[in-house]
This record gives sequence, structure tokens and C-alpha cells, in this order.
Amino acid sequence: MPIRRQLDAIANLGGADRVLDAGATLYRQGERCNAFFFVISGWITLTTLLENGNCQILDFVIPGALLGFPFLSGLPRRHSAMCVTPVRVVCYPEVRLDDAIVKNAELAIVLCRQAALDEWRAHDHLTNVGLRSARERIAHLLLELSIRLAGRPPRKGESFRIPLTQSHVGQAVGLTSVHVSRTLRSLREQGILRFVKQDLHILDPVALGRAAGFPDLAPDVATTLNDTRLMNFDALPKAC
Amino acid sequence: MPIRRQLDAIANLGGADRVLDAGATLYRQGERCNAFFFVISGWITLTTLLENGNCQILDFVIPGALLGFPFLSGLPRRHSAMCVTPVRVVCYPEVRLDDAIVKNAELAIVLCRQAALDEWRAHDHLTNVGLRSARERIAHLLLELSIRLAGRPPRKGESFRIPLTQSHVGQAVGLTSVHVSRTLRSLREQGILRFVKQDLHILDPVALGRAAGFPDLAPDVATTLNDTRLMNFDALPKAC
DNA sequence: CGTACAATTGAAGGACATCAAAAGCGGTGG
DNA sequence: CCACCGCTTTTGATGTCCTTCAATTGTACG
Repeated sequence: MPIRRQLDAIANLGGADRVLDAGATLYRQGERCNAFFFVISGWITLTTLLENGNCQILDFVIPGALLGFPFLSGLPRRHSAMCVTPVRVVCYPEVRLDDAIVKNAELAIVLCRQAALDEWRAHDHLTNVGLRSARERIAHLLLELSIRLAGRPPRKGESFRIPLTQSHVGQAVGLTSVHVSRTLRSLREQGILRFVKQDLHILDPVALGRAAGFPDLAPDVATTLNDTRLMNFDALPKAC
Repeated sequence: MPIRRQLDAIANLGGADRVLDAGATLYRQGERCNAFFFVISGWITLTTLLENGNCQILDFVIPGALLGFPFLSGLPRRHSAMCVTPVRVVCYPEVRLDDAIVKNAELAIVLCRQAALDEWRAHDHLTNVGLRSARERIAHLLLELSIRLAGRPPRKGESFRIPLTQSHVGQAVGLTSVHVSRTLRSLREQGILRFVKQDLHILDPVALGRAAGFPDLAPDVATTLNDTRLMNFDALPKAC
């Protein structure tokens, strides 16, 4: 079981459970912080803040992920990790990367994989924002989140709890919340999806895929995600 | 010396030198390829191609970097690596991640660091494209490249060889080459920089920094880059 | 029941794209 | 040496996608 292996790998690092309210931060941009975290429940955003007050959401972190490992230890964080919902994590404070890796090759493998996955999502996100239209960006994001939550492409009529505001969506894909609202309306009117009160209903997965700009790529992406242990934590045995 | 350490770490993997023409690819999107590379000279772009023919440049790879390590081995590549100029690399074919890491903790550390740096640049790139104007994006990119090449912030009057077309710049920051041209003209007319024939002249570093949206961040960024061994290969001892 | 925040909708403006054409520049061959 | 080619850069005119500003309507919560 993938996530079991992650936990085994870090078992001897002595983590402690921690509960945070919505709006709290795990670490802040500019801060030196050598802790890292395993997310048990709740949603977290990784955000960078600009001087002008604008804010970019780099990624959404969902349960089952490792978060914030200080590969570049001692250096200030480049982004903040903020809780969107109440969050439960295992916190591993003051880890020394070099020691931990030398002592534990299994951990090194898990970390490399996690880093590669994170980078892959960052790249995906970048192409999304860089060369797609508003409609495509939003469809793409919602489809990606569905796939990450389900571990496979969504089926017709399925629905997911996505605790984000339209403003979050906008900050993630580089649009104003106003335009997100308009675009969601258009998608709703075309019978592709409904996103009300943080519940996303997938009415037409195929049309959604087409709107998102992956034509038949979705199954492949799902395989990737599944293969590399970014699954929904709730779907796991209670062993952890 | 940082890059020496990288090379030491991978010394026993048996790499072979390889020379490629401009336009050649190291690996292609969709391809299964377990090789990775150390760049000796030349510039490389990491690109994703969309079905509609559009193309996003994810990152520019310059000499001294490790490239394409198959963390998610066996899975198809998510992007292509294309030579912008003639390129010399050391090629390490068919590496098995798990074995290599278990046998060589030093390598694992280097890889984790490289992965973290790549992810950091991807995030930086993402905020650049996500919430800055055309002017800011271009200024930011050129400043970033200068810093990576010099290992520190550029000085007044300094110039750098950047073998990119305006079309490359556009594909990197999500703009058309037409608009890149116009924006560069504006920056030139304001005495901030000149970018002619692949030679970038920094006329006013402070104004460039302000145009890019980091106000005083530049020194910090430079420190980060320097600290984490993304330096210009040419500045290294010839030992490699 | 009032306050705060999220979502919605309209009107107007701007930043960037698209289309099209011309000019500069290096390379190649007659 | 000049003509020709492909590629990059430049510039203009026109259009559009998205933003900005502003006001209204939910909806949750103390």
C-alpha cells in the first residue's frame, strides 16, 4: 500500500499530530522553517504573495500528501502553506535532510517521488495558465482535482466535495473571481458541470475533458497519479 | 565545489559524452526514457506540446544542471527536452532510481536538491505567468536568466549571451512574439535594457528589478541560486 | 436580525491577440 | 557578387477576452 510505505519510511522521525483551524498557516513565505508535514485530513493551499498584494495559488494539497520538506534547508520558504479547511497533519519538526536520507534510503526514494510529482503538477499548472483560455483553465483544474480525489477519471453524475471558493479557483488559474463566476455559469448552462456550495457535480465527463484540453489524456493522468501514491487518504485502511 | 560534488555523486554511473545539434531532442513528451543528463554546454528548453499545436516552455536549462532524472521511472515523459543551441551533455542511460539511491546516499541528496530547485523555479515561473503583466513577465524572465548566468544580480552595463528568440520568450511567459517585440521596445526606449541579436544588455538593473516586480528581492534570489549550485558551468574548474 | 463573505450580473475599458505586410539578416547557390 | 530563401523582428489596424468598477442578491453565522 503506497501511503503505508511513505509512513513506514518516516516512522522513526518522531512526528506529532497537530490540528489547525481554517485560515491557519503551516509555514509562511520568508520564514525559515525546517518542519515538514503529512496531511491526514483537510485542504491546504500553497501560495505566493506579491508586493502589490496579489496572490498566486501554486497548488492545492489534499489528504495523503507529504508537504513542505525542507530540501533547501536553512533557506527561507518561497511560499506559504495555508489551511483552507480545518486540517489534521503529522508534523515532523527540525529534520536534517542529509542525515535523514543517509540513514534511510527508503525515505529518499519517497521524497524524490513526491518532489517529482509536485514538479510535474507545477508544470501542468504552468501550461494551463500559460496557454489556455479561461474556460479551459477552469475545466482543467476541476478535472484535475476530481482525478486526484478519485484516483481515476470521474464518471457521469459523480460529485466531489471541493472546499474552495470561486476566488480560490481564480487565484489558482490567474483569473478574477468575477470571470470565474461567468465561466462556471457557461459550463453549467452547457450541462457540463455544476459547482454549488463547494459540491462539484460532473454531469458530462467527456465534454469536461474536451473543454479542459486533454482529449483522451485523462486515463493516462489518472494512472500516473494512482501509480505514485497521491490518493485520497480516506480511501485507505485505517492502519495509519 | 558544488558541481564537483554532483559529479562525484554520479561518477560511478558510467555516463558517456554526447553532442547534439540545435533543434535535436534529448527526450520527447510521451516517450519512455530512463536516461538522465548532465549539461556541459549549450541551452535546452523543456516544453509541453498541446493538441492544438500550442507550446509552453516550462524551463530553460543551462550548463551545470542535471536534467531529466526519471523519478517516475517507466512512465512516459510529460515534456520534451529540446536543444536551442548545439549542446554537449554527459548521458547516463537506463538508470534505476531505487537501486541508485540505495547504493549512493550522496546521489540522493543531490537529486532531492535538484528536484527542489526545479520545483522552486516552476513555482516562480507560475506566479510570473499567473499574475503579472506582459512587461513584468518579460523583465522577470530576463532578470532571472541574468542571475542564473552570473550567479548574482546583474550590474549596470553588464551584458549576457542569451541564445533565445523573442518567440522563445513568448512561449515561456505566455505571450505572442509580436507582443514580446513591442514590450521589449518599450523597455529599450526607457533605457532599461537592450536585447539585440541574442545579446542582452542590462542598462539599468534597479529599474529592471522594479519592472520585474521583485523590488529588493533580487539579492536574496541570487543567494538562493548561488547557494544551491545552479551556477554557470563556465565559471568552474576544468576538472569535469 | 445584522454583519461578513461569496456569488452574480451589468456596463465600460484595457491589455493582449490576431491578421497582415514589410524590413532586416544570415546563409546558400548560381 | 548578387539573387533568393527562410527566419526573426518590427509595425499598423482591428478585434476580443478578460478586467475593473459597481451594485445586488444570496447564504452562513454570531
